[in-house]
Amino acid sequence: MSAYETIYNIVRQIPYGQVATYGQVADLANLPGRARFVGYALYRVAPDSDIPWHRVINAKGEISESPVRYGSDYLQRSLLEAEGIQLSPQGKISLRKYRWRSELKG
DNA sequence: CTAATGACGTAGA
DNA sequence: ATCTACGCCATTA
Repeated sequence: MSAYETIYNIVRQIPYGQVATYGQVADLANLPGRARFVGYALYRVAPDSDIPWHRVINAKGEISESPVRYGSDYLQRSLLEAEGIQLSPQGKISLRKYRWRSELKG
């Protein structure tokens, strides 16, 4: 059981039409303050994986763009819009509305 | 074992 | 809101 598998487990729990921040996923994965691990874990995940990686965004409500993704960041935005999530012209997401409220945390 | 990497978060200005 | 700087520590070569 790698630490990443725990993160993947959390990401799979994100319901349709909602998003979670890296910090939130890290917290749910019992890894407080290890938000970087979440991002690094998703980096290992393949775009065609069964993990809803596109529902994970940063605390600013934006999609993390990085050259290592080779455009998968654009794909993420498309997937989010496909789920009914509205993005601001700047690519921001209203965490106030779409943030996944964990059942475990209350 | 060491060195480098990394889709982030928080605090201060 | 924007920018700068530091911390976090598993994973990989």
